[in-house]
Amino acid sequence: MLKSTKPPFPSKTKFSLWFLRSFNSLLSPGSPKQIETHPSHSHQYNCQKYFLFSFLNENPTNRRVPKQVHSHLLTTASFSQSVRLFNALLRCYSVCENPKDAIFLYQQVQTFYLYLKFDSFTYAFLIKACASLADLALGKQFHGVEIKMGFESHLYVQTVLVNMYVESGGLIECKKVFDEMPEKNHVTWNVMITGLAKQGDIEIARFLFEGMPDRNIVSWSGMIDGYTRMNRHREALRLFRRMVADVGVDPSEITLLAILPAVWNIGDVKMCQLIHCYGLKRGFLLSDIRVMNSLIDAYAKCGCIVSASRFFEDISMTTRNLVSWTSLISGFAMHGMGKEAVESFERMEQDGWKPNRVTFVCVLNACSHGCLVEEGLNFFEKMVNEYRISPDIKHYGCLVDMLGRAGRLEEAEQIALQIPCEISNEVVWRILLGACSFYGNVKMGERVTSKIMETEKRYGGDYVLMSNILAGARRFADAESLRTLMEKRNAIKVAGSSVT
DNA sequence: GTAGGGTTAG
Repeated sequence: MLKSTKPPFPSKTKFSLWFLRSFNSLLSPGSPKQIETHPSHSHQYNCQKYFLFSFLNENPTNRRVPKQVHSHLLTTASFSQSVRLFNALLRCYSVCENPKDAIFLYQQVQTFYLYLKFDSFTYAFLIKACASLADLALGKQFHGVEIKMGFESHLYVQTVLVNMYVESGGLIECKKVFDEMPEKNHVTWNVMITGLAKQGDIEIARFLFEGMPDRNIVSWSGMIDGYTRMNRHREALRLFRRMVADVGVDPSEITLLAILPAVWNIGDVKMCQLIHCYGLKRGFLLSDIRVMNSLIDAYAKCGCIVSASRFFEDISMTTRNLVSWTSLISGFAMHGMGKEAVESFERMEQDGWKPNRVTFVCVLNACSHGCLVEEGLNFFEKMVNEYRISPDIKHYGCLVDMLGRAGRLEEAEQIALQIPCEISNEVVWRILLGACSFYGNVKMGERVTSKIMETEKRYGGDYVLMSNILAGARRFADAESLRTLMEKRNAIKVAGSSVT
């Protein structure tokens, strides 16, 4: 008899699927009843449980792992023996790409294992799955069940419930649960604040933020992120300065990710450099590829493509990922550097990266801004035939823009007409209208304008462009009447402005 | 166990 019940598996060991299969075959002859009743099997059973537990916890996002464990538990009828293992599996499903599996698992186990007693963890993970699904109706059902099971005042269950309601848009319910919680902690407050900020209820979020007992870095970052999402960049920067200078809170990597869009929207290169230095000092630039990628993007959007590209080259080959390459290509695209973008794309492929749909939007955009029409058409063809990516509206937009800029208006119009109507929008026609304006094509301009007006009548820019086309063709009366129509329809054209 | 996350046509 073995004295120790502690299984001989180190917790941090990585287990392969192959190993699990071997383990399964090792254990499968014994039914769970046998395992339980035979003392000689108890150590083996504990090992198995421990192994499955580590396997789930160490591969939380691997799609095959929970399925494998799930089928193992079903075939050996092991669910009845451990609610902890069941919860671990439920947690895995709730964070995986199909959280519906968590609900299916619950239903399955509820039907066949009536004696399994669910605990607070079970309901927390189920409600989390509803939040990921943004399924308010389902979430409400579990709210009812959870109350019935006596978790109405449970801090963790209620916190995850607040999160579910705020993320699924149930603002009234979310406020009710939050207000009625007998005990709240910083996570509860942050769930509420970051959730409201994400939903655009920034004023209420700010009110809670100012009134909360102790703000931590998550609260600050959530508020800053809320302001940048709402395009209130100066307020985001004000809050960031208050956090750093007045309160003395150290930004985290997430704070940097939240503040960088505000920095490049304002075009503050100095601030960009400051954040770069801070990231180096704190070690975020070594540890978090997301911060590095966001910095490549921010430098490029602040107009410093040289800094962006230099920064990219400084990232080691092993650290760079597809997003780093895509950010670089996107930077070259917005600077009209088509050749460099194409070269980067080729280097990326040589390094073994498989471009995704975003990469193709960026490289097509680069071809369009760099007047590389043939290359662009080749990329489009490559995307569809080699990488089997079905083009979305942005890819078509780039194509229309590319042909339009090159003066190949008829071809551009043909592409625009061929776009499946389920995905087509007025933006693609607006791009073509810009090209018609540049090349003074009145007839196509009129055709395109009427296409746009089918769906969007209140975008002032369209009237301005078309009236400019008409004026260019000396049809001043028509141009004038279009301007009058624009005013009558209350269409607004915001005047452009520059940061410098 | 519960909270914040990078690249995308005009």
